[in-house]
Amino acid sequence: MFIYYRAMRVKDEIKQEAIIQATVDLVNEIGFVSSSVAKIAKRANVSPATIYIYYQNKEDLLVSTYMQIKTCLGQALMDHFDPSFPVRDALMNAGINLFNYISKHADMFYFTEQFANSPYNDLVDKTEIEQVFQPLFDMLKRGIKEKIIKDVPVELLHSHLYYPIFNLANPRLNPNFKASPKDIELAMSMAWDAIKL
Amino acid sequence: MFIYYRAMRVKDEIKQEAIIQATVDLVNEIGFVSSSVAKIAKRANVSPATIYIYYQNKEDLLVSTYMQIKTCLGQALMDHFDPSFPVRDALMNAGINLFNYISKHADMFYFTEQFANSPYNDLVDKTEIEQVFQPLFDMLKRGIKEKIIKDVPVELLHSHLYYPIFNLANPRLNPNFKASPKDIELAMSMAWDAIKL
Amino acid sequence: MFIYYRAMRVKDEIKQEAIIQATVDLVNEIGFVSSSVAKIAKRANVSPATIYIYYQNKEDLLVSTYMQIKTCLGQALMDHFDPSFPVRDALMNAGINLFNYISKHADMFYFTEQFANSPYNDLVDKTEIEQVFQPLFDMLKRGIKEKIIKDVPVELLHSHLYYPIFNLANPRLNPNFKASPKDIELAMSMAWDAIKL
Amino acid sequence: MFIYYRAMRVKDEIKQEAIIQATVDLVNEIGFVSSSVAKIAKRANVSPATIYIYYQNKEDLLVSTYMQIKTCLGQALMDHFDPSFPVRDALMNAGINLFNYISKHADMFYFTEQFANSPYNDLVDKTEIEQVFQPLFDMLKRGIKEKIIKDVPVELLHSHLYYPIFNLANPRLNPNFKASPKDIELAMSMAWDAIKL
DNA sequence: GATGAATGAGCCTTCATTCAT
DNA sequence: GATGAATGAAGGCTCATTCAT
Repeated sequence: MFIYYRAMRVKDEIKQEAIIQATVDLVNEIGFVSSSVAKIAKRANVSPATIYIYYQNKEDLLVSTYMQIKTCLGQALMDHFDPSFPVRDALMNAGINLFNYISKHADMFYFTEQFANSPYNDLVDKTEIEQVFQPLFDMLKRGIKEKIIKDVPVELLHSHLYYPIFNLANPRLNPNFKASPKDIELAMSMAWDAIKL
Repeated sequence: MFIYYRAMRVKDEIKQEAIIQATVDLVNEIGFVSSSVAKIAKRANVSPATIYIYYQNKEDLLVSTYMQIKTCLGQALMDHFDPSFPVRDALMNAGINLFNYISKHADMFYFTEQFANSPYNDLVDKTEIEQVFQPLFDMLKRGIKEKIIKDVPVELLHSHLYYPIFNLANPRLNPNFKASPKDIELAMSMAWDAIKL
Repeated sequence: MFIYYRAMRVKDEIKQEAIIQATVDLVNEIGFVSSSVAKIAKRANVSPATIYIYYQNKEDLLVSTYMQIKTCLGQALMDHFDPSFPVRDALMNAGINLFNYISKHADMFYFTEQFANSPYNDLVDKTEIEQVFQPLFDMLKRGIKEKIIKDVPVELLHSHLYYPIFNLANPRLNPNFKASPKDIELAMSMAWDAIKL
Repeated sequence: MFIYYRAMRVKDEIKQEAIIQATVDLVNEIGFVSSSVAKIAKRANVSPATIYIYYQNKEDLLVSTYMQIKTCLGQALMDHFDPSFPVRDALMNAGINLFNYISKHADMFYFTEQFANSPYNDLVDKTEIEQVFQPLFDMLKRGIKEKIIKDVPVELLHSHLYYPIFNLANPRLNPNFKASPKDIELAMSMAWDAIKL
């Protein structure tokens, strides 16, 4: 009996994982516009009705998938983070983490980029995601106070620190450029030049 | 010419302009996913069938609209460009132009951001657009040769130079930040720090 | 001035002829279901609106075209008809005429077959067409009275006399059979065996 | 089997039958041109989308319906067929069967006549249908060998044997003639006169 | 929990026809 | 007379979602 239930649960998780992967893959291939629930179900080898067991509706499926990926990315970004590190080292470390995550999960990252630039993005509670990054933001503020970093609105710091990497890593925006680890180190070094005082 | 007009009715430029504006507005409001041809037509005070006089199909409507905007933006960006300018001045000038265009045509810019991150982007001939920016690219190369700018792949230069501005100006990505001209000057100055040697 | 008007009329007739031919060809190629006024107009190198100068509406275009062809066929059928001929000779002559017309105007015949088996057929005044065949019907009646032809309902005579030829000549129903003049003579001879007493 | 039914809903044969009947009826009443999927669905008391569960598209619906009827007709035609029968008896038997089928299923027959003369006919695999008639064709060949039937191309035999009946039974082509069983016997007798040596 | 059948609403597109020139 | 622009209605088909099993 016990084994029976364990077998059931394992099966369920595999099914949900299949749905998420199918969603990401299909949206990457044909976009939100063409990705219907029926197509996602078929790709995941699942009945359309089954999707509605795991998610309330299509919107919930997409937003939940996005949130899950974004949370993973946030955690990956903070890997090995130590508030006692020098500011530059901590930021560089996060940049490397970001690049590594994108390299390993290109499909997931690609999905989030399309999502974040679509109206679906308006549905997510951004505070929840930003919480993960709070230690990083705090470090930036510390850098300002210590006169290491330019005293400008934080949005300017963010946009110069990590968005160039997002841009570089996005095959849609840079189809002919395949960033190497060395490129990323270069990019992070440039980003530091941008924000440092 | 006179006879020509007598013989037939002529396409109405005002009508076409209304279709383009309706497309941009609606896509900005409810996204590609929800922007049906019928809704666009209604917004433009036009019959759905009329849209198919001006465009081959929905895809053509969206792609053509994007191309038109992107071409305008490219031309605006190059305003007052002078190849004999110092590299920094030329790049800063383009940055200011970019910001001005975005400020004046926020709706158009907003549309292109969603478009560029959707699969529709895969349908456009990027070489056509990039041609407009060629003088800017040449100037970057000149800067490298003159040892003013870092000798790194051009993609790194691009992504640090203008992508932060795109990010800052995008209300979807920075809903609570309204960039002032001074912020942009700051941002461009930071971008310069990033790429300068 | 006179020449001017003649030139105009010639031009008009050519245009109308082009419309008819385009209608027949298109209906043969893609059927009634897919033959839109716009497509017919394009095939005839004419504006859709022009068709409405010559015909009241689409139905009128199709029915008129049918009537015109059927009238031609009727006249061709009666060629060299002489009521003083022996019954068999007269009927055989009509059969040959029928075959010759079909051979020369395969497209027109093909059109009428599809038309006659579609609901458009319900719109035509059959008495008008049958009038042309009246002398032939009279001859059949004469044959019955003279005890040369079986005394059965005329519909049976008709269906045995000419419908086999219609069937043989229809490439849709006999795609692999190309009737030769000799085949038709054979077929007419068989038809005569069917109706003769 | 029991588990199968528990696990899912099953296609409803009654529903499919209703769709077929609605298709036949509507096409008979208003023709292929006017018979839209929406109208057929409404007639069958079914959603338009439901039709696409049973058929791939409209074309498939029409062609499948035709094939089903034609197969039924073929089987009915061969009822009581015995290759050891005298040639004439066998052919007459088939003619009677044909007439009986048409009388009982006038709507189905009427549908096939319009279908066979439309471009939809070009989509069907005729060999599949003709297989059913093969024994009849063999018998005709036997009749030729035994010098009972005229030695002419089989197409001539076919067109004289059964096409007149098709014509007689078609209310579109003979709106004022209602064939009685006796008429059919007469017609078959005439057909025999046409093909017999 | 899981399924495939079932659906009304809506999709993109084309229709037959009319309008202004 | 002749045209291409313009249109509301309708075309075939797919959608997100629910139902019965």
